[in-house]
Amino acid sequence: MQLDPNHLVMLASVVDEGGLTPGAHALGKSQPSLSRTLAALEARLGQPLFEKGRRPLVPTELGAALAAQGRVIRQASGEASTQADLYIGGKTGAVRVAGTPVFMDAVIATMIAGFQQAHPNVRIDQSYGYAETLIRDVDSGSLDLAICPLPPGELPDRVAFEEILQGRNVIACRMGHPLARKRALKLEDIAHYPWIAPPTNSPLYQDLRAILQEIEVEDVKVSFSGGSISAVRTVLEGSDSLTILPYSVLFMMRQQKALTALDIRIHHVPRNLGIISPADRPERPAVRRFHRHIATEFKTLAHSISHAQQNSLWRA
Amino acid sequence: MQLDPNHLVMLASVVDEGGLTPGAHALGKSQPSLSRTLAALEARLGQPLFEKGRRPLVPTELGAALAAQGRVIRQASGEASTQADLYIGGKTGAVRVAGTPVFMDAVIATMIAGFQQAHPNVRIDQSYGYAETLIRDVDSGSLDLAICPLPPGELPDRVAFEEILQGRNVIACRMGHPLARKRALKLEDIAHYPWIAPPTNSPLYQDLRAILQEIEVEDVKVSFSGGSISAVRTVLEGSDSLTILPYSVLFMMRQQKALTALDIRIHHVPRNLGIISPADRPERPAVRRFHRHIATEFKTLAHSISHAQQNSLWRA
DNA sequence: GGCATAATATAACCTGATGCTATGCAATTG
DNA sequence: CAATTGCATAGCATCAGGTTATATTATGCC
Repeated sequence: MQLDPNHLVMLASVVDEGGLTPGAHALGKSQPSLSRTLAALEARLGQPLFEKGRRPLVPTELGAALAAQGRVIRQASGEASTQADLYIGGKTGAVRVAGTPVFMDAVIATMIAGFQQAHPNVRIDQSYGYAETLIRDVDSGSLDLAICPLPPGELPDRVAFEEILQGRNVIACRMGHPLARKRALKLEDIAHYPWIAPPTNSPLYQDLRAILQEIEVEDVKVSFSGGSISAVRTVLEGSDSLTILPYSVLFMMRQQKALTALDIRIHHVPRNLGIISPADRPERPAVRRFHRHIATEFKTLAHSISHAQQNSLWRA
Repeated sequence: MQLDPNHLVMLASVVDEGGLTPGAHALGKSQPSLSRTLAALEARLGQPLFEKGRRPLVPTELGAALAAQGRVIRQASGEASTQADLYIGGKTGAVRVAGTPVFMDAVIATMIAGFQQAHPNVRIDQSYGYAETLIRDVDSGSLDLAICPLPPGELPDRVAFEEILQGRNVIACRMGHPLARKRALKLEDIAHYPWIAPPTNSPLYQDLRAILQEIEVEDVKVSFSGGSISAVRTVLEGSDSLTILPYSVLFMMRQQKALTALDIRIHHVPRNLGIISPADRPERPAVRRFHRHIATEFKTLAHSISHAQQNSLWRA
């Protein structure tokens, strides 16, 4: 005997509310509707669901048994409803985000932490990658968002690119570095210190090569290479090495007072940090929420940076 | 967002079967039906349930989450279906049956055991009572069936009474009783033995009084009274007491070879054992099954009794 | 690449379930 | 016994959801 889940829910409502009228009210339907439907159900079953001729309506054994299943269905249905509402509201779901390692670890991780605070049930699946693969993965749909620097001219086809921060690199060293307090450094001042090189496939590495070429340092000593920002920072703090870092990354670490930037102008990097997202496909609610969060956080960050620069607390 | 349980079941079916066509087949519906319904659901949600433009159909996060609830609903619905089938088939449910203590314990209990064997999920709620209250309780609906002896003429109003066994009482004693092997007993033979009396409110007690009056025994010694059949039997077995018992009760105990009947004619009891059931109200399936079981068992019993008598294995 | 194949989406139609209001009828209560 | 409350029934309207036929779209193979 095939039974309609809706009928079972109606039955459960009537049993639980203690009558057709309150039961109908609880379901937002009319009393005759329930009466007819349950009468039809009784006819189908060939068995009464309620004791006949009694007026606080009392369910039969069968009625009680079926009502129990109706409750399960009502519960599951309600669960589905709230799940859907949460999902649509972006309170649940997964976000697959990737970016260049240094930015992800030094900048985005903090923003993710803030997002998790407000949306603990959104799962963030983070991974690392560089521009080419990021664009491909966003385009193919295996990635929801990507954060990476791109040359201003080279706006990628088929995906959207939203600039969020001007690219600017600085030469970083530990706070107590011999060069840290010197003003208007010369090229020869930095020539003698060892360098920490980013992974060779990273854009930063290209920037480093460009800078070294610019300051005409040929035989650079590379003391460490290939590490994450965490490893780089640890090595920087414990030595007199220099490295190249995005200014924003250094800015995010300003609270720790461990690293600083050298007072030397280096060539402007023709690269702007931005968010890559699918151009055609609409974002899932959780992705949209996360996207917005990242975007506003970066706006705040950009504002902080320019504010800090105006106050000369930090030098260019 | 209110969701229709049926839609969730459809979704679950499509997800589990791996496509609209097999999903529709599993539900016994057509493919366009599912397609349209799920498309409408997606429109309501504003979110896709399946990844677009992929074929093997793969559910989205939301689709998978809702399908999980759909599975719960399908499960509960199926559970309700089998529950209903079992109930209608009389394989489940409760039977409220009562009867006079001696018959219930000595005769009906055995039949209940046999019934439980075949219907382990039917709950038997047994109680004790005598004719008046039994009839009242069956009529009021607080009892499904009652088994008790009634005088042939006094067919009760408003309830059905189905005769199942001719009433006939005998005087019972232990197998090795001094009178057990004697033939054609006289009244004076039994006058000296103590008696076990049934509860004073039982019909058997009236029968006992009638018999004693018949055989003109006035100053009867009652050595024990008010006990259940089990207690009576124990006392009978351990003494030379006599008592009055329905022949069928004694017959049911014949295997144990503990008790026997005296070879003495006593007045025929104007009382037939029968099943009392509601006249108007239809019986619930489990009750109907139990009723039939009892009835056929009694037919068998009646047959056995007459067969045994013909073979003279037992004397009248 | 393009065709063959298989599965899904759409169209058009129709039936029946289910919503409503109005009202009759039965059970409970004072 | 009358009043009240609540369930059952009737009649009507609507639309969700079933069908078949057909267009459209992925996918796999040559």
